Amino acid sequence: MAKTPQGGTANASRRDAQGTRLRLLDAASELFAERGYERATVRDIASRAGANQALLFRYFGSKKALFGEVMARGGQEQLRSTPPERLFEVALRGMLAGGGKAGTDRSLEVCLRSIGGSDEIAEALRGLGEEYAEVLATLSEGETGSLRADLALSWLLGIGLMRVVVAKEPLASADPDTVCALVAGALGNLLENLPKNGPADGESAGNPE
Amino acid sequence: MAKTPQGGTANASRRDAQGTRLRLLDAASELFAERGYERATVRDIASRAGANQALLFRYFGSKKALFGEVMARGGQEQLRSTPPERLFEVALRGMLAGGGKAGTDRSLEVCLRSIGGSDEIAEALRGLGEEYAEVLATLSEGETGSLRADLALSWLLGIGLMRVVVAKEPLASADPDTVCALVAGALGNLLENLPKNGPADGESAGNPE
DNA sequence: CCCTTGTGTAAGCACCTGCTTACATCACGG
DNA sequence: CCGTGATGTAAGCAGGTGCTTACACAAGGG
Repeated sequence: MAKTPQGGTANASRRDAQGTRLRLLDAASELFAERGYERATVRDIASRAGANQALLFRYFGSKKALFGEVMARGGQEQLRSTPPERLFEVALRGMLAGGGKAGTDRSLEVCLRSIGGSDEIAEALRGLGEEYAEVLATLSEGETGSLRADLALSWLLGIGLMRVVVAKEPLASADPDTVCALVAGALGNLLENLPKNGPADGESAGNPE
Repeated sequence: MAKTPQGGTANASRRDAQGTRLRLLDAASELFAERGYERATVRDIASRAGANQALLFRYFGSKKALFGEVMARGGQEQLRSTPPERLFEVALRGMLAGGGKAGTDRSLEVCLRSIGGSDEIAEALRGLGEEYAEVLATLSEGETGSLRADLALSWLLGIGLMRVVVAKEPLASADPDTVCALVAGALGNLLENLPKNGPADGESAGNPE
């Protein structure tokens, strides 16, 4: 089977650069999501990947570059594969589901836990935020459309912050459906083209120019 | 003028423990708000206070204890001096005003910038959050009252996060009145007893008891 | 006067961080 | 068989962190 370890089907038994590179990337994804950028050390990342930290630097150059690759890899799948009017709910449900499951997009979680870090990190996070906001902005018309999108995104991040990072009760263990319904109801006034399925929705009051 | 330096009107010219203790506390408040817990170093705090870091440890014991005193000092004035139905708007406006002015309560800003830190810090933040949420919970009835309060608080923090920490445009430089109006409109569905009013203060709608 | 007590300060310690270097080990080509 | 280059590893470096220790100065009382 295994062709040259360089080839395609990574055997990854012993000496396989591609394989260890991938393991490093996965381990970094996990640890950045669990602890944020600053508190996830390169030693821990390498250790979880079953590799040496020197390899990390050989393959990625620096911790920041590794962070960049992590964010670029998983961050935008969800963004592209979800229609705008469902993006908010999907992202919210992903956040509410928490980090338990594998395969879910944890890049927003990484954002939340990395906020206190250096300014360059904040820059990267702003980038991801702008991609989300850009999509959400299509749900509102008028000049305040992108501002409304920012506010919606703010709520999304705030909920994740309180639930995942701070673990404030009763939000931390509230039923995702309940939370979704409450948020969707209140958000109906903000993003006009959001599909209304929540319990409460008034008629939208006059819009502000 | 100056009585004994121990006395009341701190001359603080040379050897005044009370004075330097206060200066350390003030410097810590500023730096924690500017950089968060982790990135504010004891050396910087002592330096800004015009003191030596050894004094900081003599007076406060540890960096965490200093953080605790900072949070306990300024954190709850606003909370106690504001009637519940105006708490959200006051806190939101404080957040929107940003750190420019002195004297405003920056404890929420400290929270936002310190999130990535150690677990004990998250605990302290949860404490402040619960006090806010407890007050906000009085604005909704039913079983989901405190959950709605959590969601409102989440939005508050999320907005601060996007505006102050991430500096995402257009939210970062949006007009506070506009933001307040948008949020209040959407939040009317969530907190039933929130006073629905225009942007600026106007005369006090209902006075507190 | 000296001695005690409170205040301020410089230097250092132990640890952790991202990152680098020198060296072992394996695969493969001559 | 040996060399050559890619892969993996241990040890170390420079810098920063919270925190401690040993010491200098000022005030006041015996």
